[in-house]
Amino acid sequence: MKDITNLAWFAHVVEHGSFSGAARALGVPKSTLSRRIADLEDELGVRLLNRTTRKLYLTDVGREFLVHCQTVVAAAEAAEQVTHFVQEKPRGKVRISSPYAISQSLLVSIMPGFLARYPDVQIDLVMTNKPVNLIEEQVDIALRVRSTIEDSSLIARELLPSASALFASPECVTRYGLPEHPLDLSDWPTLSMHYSSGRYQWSFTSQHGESVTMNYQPRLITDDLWVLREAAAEHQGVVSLPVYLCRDYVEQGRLVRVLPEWRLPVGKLHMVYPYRRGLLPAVRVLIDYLIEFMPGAAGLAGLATDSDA
Amino acid sequence: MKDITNLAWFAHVVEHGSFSGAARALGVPKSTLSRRIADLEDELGVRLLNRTTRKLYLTDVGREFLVHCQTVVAAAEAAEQVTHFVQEKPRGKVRISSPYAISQSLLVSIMPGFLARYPDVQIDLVMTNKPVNLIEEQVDIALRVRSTIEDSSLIARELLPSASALFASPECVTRYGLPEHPLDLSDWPTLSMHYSSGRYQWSFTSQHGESVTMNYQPRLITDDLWVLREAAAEHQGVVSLPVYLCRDYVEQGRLVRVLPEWRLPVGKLHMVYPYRRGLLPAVRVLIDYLIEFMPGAAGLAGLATDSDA
DNA sequence: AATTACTGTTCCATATATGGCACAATTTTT
DNA sequence: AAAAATTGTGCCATATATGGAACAGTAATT
Repeated sequence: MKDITNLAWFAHVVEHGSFSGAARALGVPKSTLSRRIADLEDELGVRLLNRTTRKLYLTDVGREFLVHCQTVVAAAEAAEQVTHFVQEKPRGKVRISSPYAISQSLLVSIMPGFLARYPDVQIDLVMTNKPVNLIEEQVDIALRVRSTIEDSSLIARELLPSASALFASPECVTRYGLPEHPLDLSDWPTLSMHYSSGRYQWSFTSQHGESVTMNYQPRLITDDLWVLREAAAEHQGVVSLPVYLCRDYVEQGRLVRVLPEWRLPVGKLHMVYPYRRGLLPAVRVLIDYLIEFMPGAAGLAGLATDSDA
Repeated sequence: MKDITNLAWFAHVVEHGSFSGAARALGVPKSTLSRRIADLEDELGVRLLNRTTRKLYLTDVGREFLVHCQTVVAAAEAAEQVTHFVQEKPRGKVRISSPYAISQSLLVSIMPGFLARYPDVQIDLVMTNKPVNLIEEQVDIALRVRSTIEDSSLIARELLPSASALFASPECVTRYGLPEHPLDLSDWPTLSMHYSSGRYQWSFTSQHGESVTMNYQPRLITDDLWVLREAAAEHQGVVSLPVYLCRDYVEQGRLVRVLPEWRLPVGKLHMVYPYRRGLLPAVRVLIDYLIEFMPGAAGLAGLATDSDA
C-alpha cells in the first residue's frame, strides 16, 4: 500500500457524497483529491466509485473497501487524540532519577505537594547513585550534584548550591589529632563516594585564598552518602559530605566538622533533562515545581546555603 | 492529520526495532523514514521515540499511540485484501440489465450453466425495457437491441443479429385482406414498442432492392414485446416483432407473417459495458460467457439468424 | 586497541506531486 | 429558454518531497 492517506480521503469522499465537498472539508484541492482516488483505484486495479458529473455511486467492492477505510480514519483520529490528551493538561507518568540522599532528604518532602496539585500525574522516582543515561533509562528528569554539566544534548538547571565539608567522629579526632592544615590528614583513614575517574582528591581553599590539593586513598568507597555518614559516625575515618546531611549528627555530637576554615569546592544540585521540542506538560510542571520548591525544601532540611557554607 | 501513512510507518519502525530495519522491510530509504517520523512528532508536538544510535525507546505517549497505528495498518491491509479477494477469481455480484423478452427467452436458458460454472458469482438481473444509464443504475452489463451503439464511453459487443418481421393474426389478415405491398397496410391497426423519438415508421426493403418507408400511428404502444405478441394474437393489429419470438405462435397458427418478401432492418443484440481499466473477473467471465453461449441459446430458442431471416 | 559494521540524522540536487485554471457535462435558477 | 452554478477531470508551471551520499556516534569483532 503506497499511501494510506488515500484510504482516509476515499472515506471522506464517500461520506460527503462528492469530491468537491470532501475537498472543501479536508482543505485540499479537488483536483488533488480526484487524482489521488484515481491513483488508488489504479493501484488496486479496482474501481471504487462510479462517477457522473453530478453524483457518485459506490461499487460493490467500494462498499466493502469503505468499511476498512473508515476504520483507518477512526484509528488515526484515536491516535491523534492520545497525543492531545497528554498535551492539554499535566497528565501521565514522569520518571525522575535522583541520588538516594537527595531523594530521601529533599524530594520526599516536596512530592506530596506536587502530587496533590497535579492529581493526574504519576511520578516514577528512580533512585540511584550511578550516573544515568537519560535516554537509555527512559528518564525525563535527573537530579545530579556536579560542579558543571557538560553534556550539550541536555538542558541543565541549577537548583541549589550544595556545599560539602569534611566530617569525622569526635573519637577519630581524638585518635588522630585535631588537624590544623589539610596535610595533617595525610595519615587519616578516608572514606569517599565512588568516582568513575578513579582519582580521589580534595581541593581545599583557605579563607585567605590559599589552595591545597590533596590526594588520598579511601578505605571505604561506596555510592551512597548515607552509608558514608554512618561509617564516619562509626569512627571509620574522615569524609567529604554535604553539610546539610550532617547537621543533625553534628548537633548530636556524633560528627564534628574537620578543618572548618578550609573550604571544599561547592557542588551544585542540578536538574537535567533532554532537549525536546515537545516537552509534556506533566514533565514541564514537575520541572517548574522543583525550581520553585527545592530551595525551600533545602532550607527546611537544613541544606547549606552560601551563608552557612 | 496530514499523512496517515506516517502512522503505519511508525508502527513498522517500532515493530522492527529500528529505522534501518523498517526501511529495508518497507522498501523505503531510511532517510525518508527518519524524516517522516520526525515530521510526525513535530506535527503532533510529542516525542514518540527516544533514539540512541543503536536502540529505540518508546515514550509513554508513543506506546499508547502505537496501538492505534497498528489498527491503522491492520485496517489498511484488510481494505487491500478486499480488492484482492474479488480479483483473484470470479466472485461477487454482477448486475446485468436486459429487456424482458431477451431475459425470458435467452438469458434464462444460459444462466444455470453460468451459475454452475462460477459458484461464487451472484447475478443480479435487472429486467427493463427502458433505456438504462449503466452508471446511474449501477449496472455492469446491459443487453440492448439496436442497429448501432453510439455511446463512446461504452464498449459494445455485437452478440447476435435480431431480425424482425411483421406479424398479425390470421383473423386480422382475413378482416383487412392479405397485403401484397407495404402501402396495403395503411388502413391496418398497428401496434408498436415505445420509441422515445416518437416517430413510428417501418422501413421496408424488397428482395429486388426496392425501399419503402411507411409512417403509422400505433393503436397500442407498450414497452414489452410479449404484450405486443399477445395483442397481435388477439387480433389487435399488425406489429413488428423479432422473428424468433413468434416462431411458436406461427406454428400454432395464432400468428402469420405478413409481407414476407419485404424485409425490415435487422437489429442487433448488443452487449454494452462501461470502459473500465479494472474489470472484475466476475464481470469479465459473464461477458465471455454471453459471447460464447448466446448464439447457441438463440439457436435453441429459434432466434432468426441470417439464414432464416 | 584498533577495526569493522551498523545506527539515525543531515544535506541538497533531482524527481515527484501539487493545485490553480480551464473545460465539458449537468443541474438549478432566473 | 437562457444563464448561472456546480460537478469531476486534464493540464502544466511550480513547489514539495525524495533518497543517495556523507557523517557522527556506538557496538561488536578482531
